[in-house]
Amino acid sequence: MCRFCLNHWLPAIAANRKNLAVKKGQALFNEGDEVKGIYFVYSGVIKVHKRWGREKELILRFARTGDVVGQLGLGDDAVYPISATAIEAAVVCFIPMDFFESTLNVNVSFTRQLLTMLANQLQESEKRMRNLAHMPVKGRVAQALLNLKNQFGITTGGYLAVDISRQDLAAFTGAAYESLFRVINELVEDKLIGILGKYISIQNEDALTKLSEQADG
Amino acid sequence: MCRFCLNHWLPAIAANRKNLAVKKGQALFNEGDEVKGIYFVYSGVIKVHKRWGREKELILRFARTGDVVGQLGLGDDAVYPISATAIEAAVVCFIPMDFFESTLNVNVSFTRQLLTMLANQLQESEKRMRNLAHMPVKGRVAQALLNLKNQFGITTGGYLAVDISRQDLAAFTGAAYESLFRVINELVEDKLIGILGKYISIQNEDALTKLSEQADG
DNA sequence: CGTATCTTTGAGTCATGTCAAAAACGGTGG
DNA sequence: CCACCGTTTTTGACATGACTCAAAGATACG
Repeated sequence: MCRFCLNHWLPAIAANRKNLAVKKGQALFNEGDEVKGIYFVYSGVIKVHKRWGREKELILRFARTGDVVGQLGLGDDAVYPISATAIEAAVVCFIPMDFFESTLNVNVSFTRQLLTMLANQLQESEKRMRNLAHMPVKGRVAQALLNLKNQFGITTGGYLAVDISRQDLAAFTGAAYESLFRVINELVEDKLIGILGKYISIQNEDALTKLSEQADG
Repeated sequence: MCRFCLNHWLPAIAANRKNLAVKKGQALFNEGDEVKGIYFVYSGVIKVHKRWGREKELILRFARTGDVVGQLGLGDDAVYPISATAIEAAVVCFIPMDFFESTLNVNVSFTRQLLTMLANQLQESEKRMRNLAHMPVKGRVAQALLNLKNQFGITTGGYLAVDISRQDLAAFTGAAYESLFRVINELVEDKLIGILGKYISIQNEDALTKLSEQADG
């Protein structure tokens, strides 16, 4: 999907890249910041999020090794519409926008891959939009957990291989902290998931999938 | 934004285009259909929407003269994740996907424009996502009305220049029909908008903008 | 140990969706 | 011009999911 940067892209930009170490909790940029460039994630996990007022946020997606952050800078606006913050210590590679842009003009297949990536992200985004509008919290949590499993995989113990706080999980499902909490409990009671401290395991993926797919039940 | 198809694109595809007349209410395609190609809208209005269960839908965006529909077919999935339906009689130009794809490979600047378009749409989508998660219905309605104004403009009488049903307006807002209805009434009482039959005029754009931007009040 | 942060629980409130029915509207055909 | 029917609008009453607030346990941490 976006791992292309590793094979395709990085060799060409060797001369122009700047590697940055990012601490957990540190921001790459915030919504409203001027667009300076685009980021490739070498290691760690970055959350891409958007705030509402002072206290609320929605996590739009996560970027991990091989993913891109800041691609929205490609739009017409010279300002990031979203924020990017590390939730695990990360190393990212920064490419100034002007260089990135000029490369797009000569590398057709790379541009084409970006296009596919954006189309995929738009699909995902619109799906989640529909879910936020119509799906109850329980289904959204199920969906969120499955997404995390798909993106990060599971440990040998069967737990989601991400170190994500409940706060962030709530922000990712688009629900209040306490709501998420109660739903997690229900899911545990129904044996769809298991918890060990802050870690979550998927016990019954089929049932979760069903929850995340269909109706109001 | 997307009017580029008129200047940029249409000459080149003259040989491969197929014009289709679409009646009001008729679908271009439905979610789940195999991706066959991409559509350019010559005239009329197409709603791009996504269903939830049997009865509910969310309208993702509208496409009018010069806009593209079906660009999500560029993603990895060979199946449309969304539906496209005319809400006003329309004429669209159909381009088979294989031809479209092959053209992308030789026309860099066009691909680049598509990229920008998708980035813009992703921004918009993520903004709406955030709003669905955190903004109350009233603010979302305000936002929806402003969007319609931006996209379709207003008549000399000051009314939104789209012929959109309340049903669709509700689906665009992501709210129940009756909820939309009550909010519209409030907005009329507060003199932010006016209504004449099914048509809506913007009376106080500043106040609407304020509503659509900020907090829970 | 004392302070801070995060988790857990309970209770209350409110916005929004649901359901049902009346009213208004718009056409159609006699 | 009017009676009829289907659709859309309008209203009211109601149910409830989800958010908020607040406080009590836990857990971490210096």
